[in-house]
Amino acid sequence: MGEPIAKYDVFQAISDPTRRKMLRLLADAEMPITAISGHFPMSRTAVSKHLRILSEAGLVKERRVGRENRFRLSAEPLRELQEWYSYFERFWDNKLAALQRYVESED
Amino acid sequence: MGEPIAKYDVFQAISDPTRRKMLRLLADAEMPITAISGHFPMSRTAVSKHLRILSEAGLVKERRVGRENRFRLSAEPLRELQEWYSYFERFWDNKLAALQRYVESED
DNA sequence: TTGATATGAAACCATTTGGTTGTATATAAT
DNA sequence: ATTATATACAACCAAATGGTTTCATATCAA
Repeated sequence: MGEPIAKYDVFQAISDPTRRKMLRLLADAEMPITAISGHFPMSRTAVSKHLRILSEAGLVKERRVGRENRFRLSAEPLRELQEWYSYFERFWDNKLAALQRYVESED
Repeated sequence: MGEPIAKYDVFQAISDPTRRKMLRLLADAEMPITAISGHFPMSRTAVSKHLRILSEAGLVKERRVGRENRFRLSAEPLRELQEWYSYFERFWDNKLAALQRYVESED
């Protein structure tokens, strides 16, 4: 059959400030859970759960290296976010954004 | 003092699919709660609660007209979403978006 | 004035969310 | 072989979320 229905979509995944910070953190470096955990005032388990949610939304990829589980950003699903809000851009008269979409949509 | 701390931010407000649909609905017309309610398979009270959340996030404005409470979109807070998202645009090599930000940031 | 309409507000409920601690297991280092 | 490290997994918990129903109140229409 098709794709398994993902429990978490992008909108839900980024609704939590901790997870938004995680995405920023993982944008520039691949990191194992313990290292990531050092950046947040919560247990490693809690961090792990957030990463699981981000993973289900496709926003991070994991790779097993020895006993470590290294995570890195996978930004592509964020495009859905852009698609959604682009509908509203006309309300702040963003001419250049409109132009950009127009130019890039001709394929 | 400054602004009262808003309970709901934009990210949380749009994390719910019902609320995202509401914003679309209110983009083109100002509507009272009962009319809005007709578009969703839930009680008027539930709709009202969603509108309250959108209101706290600044995404809708309400105006009392007689016994009606009319809502309309207030898209401006979505800029925050755009700002956040723009950080990640470099990951899909979006030259035009970069150009756009560059041009629009010179004020 | 009497009734219908539009909304607000309170109480309640099940599920989800974001966190915890404790235990188990695989891998790496001494 | 033993110990330390990195993670997973299960159980638990309080608070938030998304919904309901019931009742009160303000306004409009006949």
